[in-house]
Amino acid sequence: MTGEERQKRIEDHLLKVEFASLEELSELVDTSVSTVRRDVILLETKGIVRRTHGGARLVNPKSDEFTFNTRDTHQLSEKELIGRKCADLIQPNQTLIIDAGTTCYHVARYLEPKAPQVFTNSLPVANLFAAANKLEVVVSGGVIYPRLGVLVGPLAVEAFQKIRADVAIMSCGGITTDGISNSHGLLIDMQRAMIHAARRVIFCIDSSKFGRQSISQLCDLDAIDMVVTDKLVPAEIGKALKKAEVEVVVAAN
Amino acid sequence: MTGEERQKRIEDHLLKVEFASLEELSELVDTSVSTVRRDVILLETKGIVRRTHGGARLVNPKSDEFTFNTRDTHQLSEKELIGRKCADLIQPNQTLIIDAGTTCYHVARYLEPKAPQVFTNSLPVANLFAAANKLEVVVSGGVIYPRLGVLVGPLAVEAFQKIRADVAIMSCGGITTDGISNSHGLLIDMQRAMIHAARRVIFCIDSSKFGRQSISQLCDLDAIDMVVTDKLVPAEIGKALKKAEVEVVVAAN
DNA sequence: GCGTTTCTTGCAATATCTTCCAAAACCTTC
DNA sequence: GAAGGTTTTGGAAGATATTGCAAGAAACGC
Repeated sequence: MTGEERQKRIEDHLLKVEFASLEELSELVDTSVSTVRRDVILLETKGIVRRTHGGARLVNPKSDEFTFNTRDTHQLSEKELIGRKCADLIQPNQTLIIDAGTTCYHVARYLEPKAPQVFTNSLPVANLFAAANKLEVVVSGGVIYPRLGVLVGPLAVEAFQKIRADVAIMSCGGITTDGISNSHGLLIDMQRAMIHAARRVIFCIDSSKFGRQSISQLCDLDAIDMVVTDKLVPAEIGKALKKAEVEVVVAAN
Repeated sequence: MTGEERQKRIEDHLLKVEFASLEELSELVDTSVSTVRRDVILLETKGIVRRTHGGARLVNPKSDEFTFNTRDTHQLSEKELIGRKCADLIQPNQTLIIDAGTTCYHVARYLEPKAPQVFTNSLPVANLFAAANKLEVVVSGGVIYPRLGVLVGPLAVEAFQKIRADVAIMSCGGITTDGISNSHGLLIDMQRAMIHAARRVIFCIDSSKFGRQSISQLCDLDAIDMVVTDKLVPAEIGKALKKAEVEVVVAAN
């Protein structure tokens, strides 16, 4: 087997599994670990994989391109539930604003069949739709906020000030009776512009956010129209939401 | 069996299997390895196969510059060479505009250590930098042009009209004595805005683009400052570039 | 911290490539 | 059909590239 053939097979394997140990790969192509290591170094210079201790990972995995690693596994199934439920609430042909954040990302994953027009400031969401050319996806400009893959800053805010949409699908760092908050000032300006640009504002909030207060205040409960969550809302917050005429949807299995 | 017959059979075989070792091929056509090697060299000069250590691989003609797939291996090593060379030409702390396209993507890959400020309309480039929080990356807004992962449209053009950068690193579909052209009208407006926003314009053009005329004319040779490529430029184009005072850099091993 | 795993580096063994040459096949010309 | 020249072929020698291994360095997990 020639070197290229081996590298091709390694690449193909990684396309399937996204990550593999060198040992595993050396067995796959029936050669020493040294050689596999060299192959992987070569594939790295080509930008196809990224080397890690003990293995190699595909640079551009097909599907979930972005790993919000720290929070990714956290509350995963809840977020998926919320995502599916929220996507159900969207009418076909509505124009959407989709916020960054893992929960919103999961909404986006279930939206594809509905073929709406989508406006987003989230790189992961943009990547999700980049391959499918069925629907029009507009990306706000902005500076990349690295950990989250969000576009922030004046360019992003301006972009949202220029448009109008039927629905904004948002996420946040916390919700209390005082309103909704998020973890970084840079996000706040943009989220306000998003809320302002949408006729209807839906917040996707997993239950771990209830009663939590993040550092920057985003808006009062009055400003929003619906909350999609995975568990019953605590009584106090529920009362405040009712008073603010916010509809609450609980996604259940 | 004549030489041509043999080469035809080698070609046919490679169409099926994509790779083959010389040994394998020599058995197939029942001749010495030396002869097969010569055949493969000939097929390489015709651009049908690519030689590798120990074998031959079919070249895959189905890609053009802007079909974006980082795993695409068409002209890969050339693009890598260009990418590295072009990245070398960038001074630390220069602000950059990076165009979409595979060649520019490879430039971006070698830029990371330089930590400049980067402005791009390419989703793949944005993704590349999204994880590394060393440098500031600004993404132009715009509609995702699906196949390519480029952001296009008014939002993108406006974003580039607002900024100024030291260098623009660009790619294109073709270059002739008449100037530079590209394959999609949507790209043209944006690329013009990019060129206008940069003090210095560098085009990364692999040798397969020489003499090729894409559908939309982008600009005259006067408008650009430097061409980075992988082979010596054909005489006629070279003369035109000299007349337009364009510096030509050839990336070699 | 400390033991373990993995990585890097240098090296020798092996495989392949290049370059050359002589033999064979083929073509031209008479 | 034979002589003389050209092209193609197979192979050999030295150059180059690849491979697997081992020792020390670095990174990781506990």
